[in-house]
Amino acid sequence: MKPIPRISEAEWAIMKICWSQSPLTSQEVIRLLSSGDAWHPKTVKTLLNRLVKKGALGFEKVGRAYLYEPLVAESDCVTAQSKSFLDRVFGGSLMPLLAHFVESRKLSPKEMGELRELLKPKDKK
Amino acid sequence: MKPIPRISEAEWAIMKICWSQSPLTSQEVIRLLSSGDAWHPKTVKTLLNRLVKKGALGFEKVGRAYLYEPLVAESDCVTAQSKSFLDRVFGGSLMPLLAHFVESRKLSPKEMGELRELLKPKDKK
DNA sequence: CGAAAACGATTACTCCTGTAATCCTTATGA
DNA sequence: TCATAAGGATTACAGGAGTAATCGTTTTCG
Repeated sequence: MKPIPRISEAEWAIMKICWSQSPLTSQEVIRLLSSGDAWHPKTVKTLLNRLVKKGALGFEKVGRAYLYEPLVAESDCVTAQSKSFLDRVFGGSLMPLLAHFVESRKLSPKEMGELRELLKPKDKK
Repeated sequence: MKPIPRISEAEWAIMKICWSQSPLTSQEVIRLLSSGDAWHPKTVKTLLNRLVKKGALGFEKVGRAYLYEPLVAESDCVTAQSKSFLDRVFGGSLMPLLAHFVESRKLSPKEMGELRELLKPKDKK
C-alpha cells in the first residue's frame, strides 16, 4: 500500500473535512471550518496545498477552481497515528492505553454496553 | 496546576526513562537508551537540555555532573497527550477511539477479562 | 472596457524538531 | 604538569509546521 504521508495537527482538521464529504472546493473547506475559531482563508489554502504536495489530497480542475479529495483513506491515517501514539505514550502496550481512556471519563451505561459488545469473542467463524 | 510543556516525540523517549527511575545522570540516560538504535550521546544531551528549558526536567548539581529528574508527572503528560490525540484523530469522541484500539489487535482472553473488569460499574461506594 | 475580485502558486518568517558538532571549563591520568 | 577526557552550554543547520501576505492571471461586475 502507498506510504501514509505524515499529517500535522492543523492538517488533520482539513483532512477530517475532506473525508467527511468530498470533493470540495477550497471555498467549501473554508466555510466548513468557519466554526468561530477558524483560520484565515489564506492559511487554509496553504494547508490544502501542502496536503496535495504530500499526496494526502488530490484535485480535479473544474474551470478555474479545484475540487479537492482525499487520496489516502481515513482509516489508514487513523491507524498510523494511533500506532505512533500508542508507541510514544504507552510504550506500545495496549492495555494501559485502554485503561487510561476507559477511566478518563465516566462512560454512560449505554457506552459500557457497546464496549462490552466489542469484547464478546466475536467471529470464531 | 502548572502548564504541561509540549513534549516532542524524541523527547518522550527521554522522559519515559526519567519517569521510570530518577534521578539520573546524562550518562545513565544515555546508557539506558542504548538499545541498538540509540541516539548519539550529544543528541541525548541536547534533548535533556531542551527538556530542562521546557520545565519538564529539573536537575541537581552533584559535583560537575547533573542529576536529572522529572518536574512534571507522567500521568499529567499522558493525559494531555491523550486528549490532544483524541481530539485530533477521533474528533474528541471516546467510543470510536476505544473501538479502534480494541479491534486493532486480538486481545488475549486474559486481557479481555481485565478490560471487562474496568467496565464493571465500580465505585458506587 | 477597466478596476476589482477570486484562484492557485510562490514567498515569507518564526518556532519546533531531529541530529549533532564545537566551545569552554574542570577534573584526571601519564 | 600538561595534554586529554568529560561535563554542560552554545551553535548549527535542514526540514516541518503555523500562519499569512504577495504575485500573476483570469473572470466578472459596473
